[in-house]
Amino acid sequence: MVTINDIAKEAGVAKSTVSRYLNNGSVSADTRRKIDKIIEKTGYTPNNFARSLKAQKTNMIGVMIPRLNSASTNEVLEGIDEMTRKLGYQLIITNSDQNNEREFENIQTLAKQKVEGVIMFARELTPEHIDTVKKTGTPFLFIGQKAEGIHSIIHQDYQAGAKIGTYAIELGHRHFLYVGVPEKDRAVGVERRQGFLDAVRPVNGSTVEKIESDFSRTSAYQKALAFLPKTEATYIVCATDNIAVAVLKAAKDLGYSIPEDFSLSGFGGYEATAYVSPTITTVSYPYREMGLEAVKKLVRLIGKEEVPNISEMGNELVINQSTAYFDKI
Amino acid sequence: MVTINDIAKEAGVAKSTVSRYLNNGSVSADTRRKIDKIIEKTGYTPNNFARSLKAQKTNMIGVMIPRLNSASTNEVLEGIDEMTRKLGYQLIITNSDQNNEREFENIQTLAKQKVEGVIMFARELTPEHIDTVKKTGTPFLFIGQKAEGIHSIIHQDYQAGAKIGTYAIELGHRHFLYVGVPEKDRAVGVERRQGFLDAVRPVNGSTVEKIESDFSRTSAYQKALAFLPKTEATYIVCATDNIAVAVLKAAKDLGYSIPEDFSLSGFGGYEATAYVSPTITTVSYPYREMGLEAVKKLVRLIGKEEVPNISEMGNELVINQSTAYFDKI
DNA sequence: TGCTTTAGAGGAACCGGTTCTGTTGATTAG
DNA sequence: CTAATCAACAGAACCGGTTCCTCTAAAGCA
Repeated sequence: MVTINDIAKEAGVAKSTVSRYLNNGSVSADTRRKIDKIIEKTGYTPNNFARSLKAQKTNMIGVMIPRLNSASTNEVLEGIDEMTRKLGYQLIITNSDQNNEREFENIQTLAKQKVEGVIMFARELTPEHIDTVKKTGTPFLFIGQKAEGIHSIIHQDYQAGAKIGTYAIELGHRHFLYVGVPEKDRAVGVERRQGFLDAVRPVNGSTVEKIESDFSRTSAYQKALAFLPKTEATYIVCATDNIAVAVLKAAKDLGYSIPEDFSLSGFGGYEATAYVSPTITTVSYPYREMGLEAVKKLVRLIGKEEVPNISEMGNELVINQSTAYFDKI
Repeated sequence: MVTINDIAKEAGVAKSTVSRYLNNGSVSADTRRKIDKIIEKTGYTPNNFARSLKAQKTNMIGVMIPRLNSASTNEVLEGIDEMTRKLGYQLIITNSDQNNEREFENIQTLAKQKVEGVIMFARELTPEHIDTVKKTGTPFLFIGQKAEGIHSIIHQDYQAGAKIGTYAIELGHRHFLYVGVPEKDRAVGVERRQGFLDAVRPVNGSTVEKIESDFSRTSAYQKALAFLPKTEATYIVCATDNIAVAVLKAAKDLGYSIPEDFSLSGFGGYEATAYVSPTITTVSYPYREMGLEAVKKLVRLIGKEEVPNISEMGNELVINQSTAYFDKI
C-alpha cells in the first residue's frame, strides 16, 4: 500500500507537507506540482482509518435492518441513503435476519466500528435490546417502534388502523376478517390492529374474526386458502400489503371475485398494490420521508442537540379497486 | 471515549497487558479479573480503526449497488450478506442510484475506506469505469456484466433468452413483441434479447416487434398501454419480471385476457410473478447463490489465489399460467 | 542448592495520518 | 538599513491500538 510517507520521500519533502497539500494548503506551486504528479502516478489514496483515528470522527452511520427483501425497509433505506450522502456521512448496513442474537451482535459490531450513530429498524424489542443499546453509549434511533429512553421515529399505526376501520364501516361492512402478524411487533401487530378494532367495535352488530400470519407471502397465502371458505366476513383486513397481495391471490385461486365476494385492503402503500388486479386499497406510509427524517434526527442527536423523543409520521388512505360498498344489507 | 489507556491506568497495568487480555492471552487470572471488571464497568469497546491501522487489515468488503428497490439486487445482497458474515467480514454498502458519476465517487470512497475488496453490481460499463477500478488496486468483482481484465460473475443471459424463444416456438407462436431495456446494459439489454432472437428468427414466418422500456414498472405500463392495441403479436416477451408484471396489468386494464389473447413471460423469477393472476412464466435466476459465490470468489481474489476470470450462473425455465399454446395456426 | 526455563508483565516502536511548534529566508514597513 | 511579518516547510508529538523485546520472579530440573 502506498502511504503518505512514500509520497513524501519520493517528493523529497516532509510528510507534514504532503498532509498540508491534501488538506488546507500553504504549499508552494512548485511542491504542489511535484506531489501532484507522484500521487497521480502511484494512485495514492489516504487511509481513512488513520485519518479517523486522529480526527476522532469516523463520519460513519450504522444502519441495522431486519431483512433485505422488504419493500418498506428498502424505501426507508433509500431515504436514509440520500440524506446520509447529502450530509457527508458514510453508511454501514448490517442485516440481522430477524434474529435477536444477531441484533445484539450487530450492535456490538457497529460500536466497535465507532460509527457516530445508529439507525435501527426495530421489530421485537426486549429489555435486553434496550440494555445493549444503552451500554454502547452511541446515539441510537429506532425506526418503527418506541422504547423508553431511546429516541424513535414511528408511524401512526393506530390511526392508520382506524382509518381503514372507519372506511370499511362507511362502506356498509359489518363482518371482518383480520389477517394479522405476531404481537411481538408492537407497532404492526398490536397498534395497527387496535386502531382498526376500536373503530369497528362500537358499531352495532359488527364482528371480527382474527387469524395470524407472519410477514411472508407464502404463510399468508396458505392461511387464506384454508380460512376464506369458512369465513362469514365480507371485508378482509390484511396487516400489510404483502399479506394483502397473497390473500388476493388465494381468493382468486379459490374462485372468488374481489371486491364482489370480499373487499380487501392492506397497509403500507407498496408499489405491488398498484400492479395487481384489482388494485388494492391501502394506507400509504411515507417511507422515503421517514428515512430522510431519521438521518436528520440522528445527526442532531450526534451533535447533542435537543430533539423530541418521539417523532410520528402521518399516513394516508388510498382507495383502490379492491374495496366496494356492501349493498346486501 | 474510553480507550485502552484508560483501562490500563485504572487497572494499574501496562496497556500492552490489556491488549494481550483482549487478544491471545498470557495474563494471570488475577489481572484478568481486574480488567474484566473495569471493561464491564466502563463499557469499553476497542477501536477497530486503530486495530486495522496496525493490522493492515480492515476485514471490510464493499458492495456497490445501482438501486435499493430492486428485488433481484436484494436477493443477491442476501447471499452476499450471508457469506460475508460467515467468512468474518463486515459489509459496507453504497448505492449509486444508477448514476455514473456516483459510481466513480463510490469507487473512490470505498478505496479510501480501505475495504479489502469490492463487489460491484454492474450496469452500464464505460471505459472510464474500468479505468477507475483498475487504478484503485483493490480487488474488484463485477456482478452481472463482464469486462476485459476484471473478474466477474454473470448470468447466462443469452441462454435464458434462447430458452424463452425455443419454448415460445414450441407453443406454436410466430409473432412476438419484445419489451426490452436500453442496450447500455449489455447483459439484459443485448445478450438476453439476442438469445431470444437467435432462437426465434430461423423459424419460418416469425416476426418480432420491439419496444424499449426502462427497468421501472411505470414506464413499462405506459408503453404497453399504447402498444398492445396495435401489435399483431401473440406472445409478449418482457426483458424482466417487473416489466412483465406491469405489462400484465396494462393488458388487463385494456380488457385483454392472458394467456387467451396474449402469452406473456418475463425473466428473473421474482416472487412477484407467483402472486399475480395468472402467474407469470419466467426464467428463474439463482440470485442468492450468486451472492454466495460472489463473496467466495472475491475472498479468493483477496487472498491472491488463482480464480477463473468469468463465472457463469445457470438458470431455469419456469412455466406458469401466463403462456399457452397458440392453437389458431 | 544452583541453574535453566517460562509465565507474566512493562516499555517502546510502529501503523498512517494530522497538527502544533519552530526555523529560515524573503518581503515589507518604518 | 534594520525590525517585523509571513509563506513554506521540517520535525515531533499524538490518535488507540498491537507486537516485539526485555526483565523479573517463580517453577522445574538435576
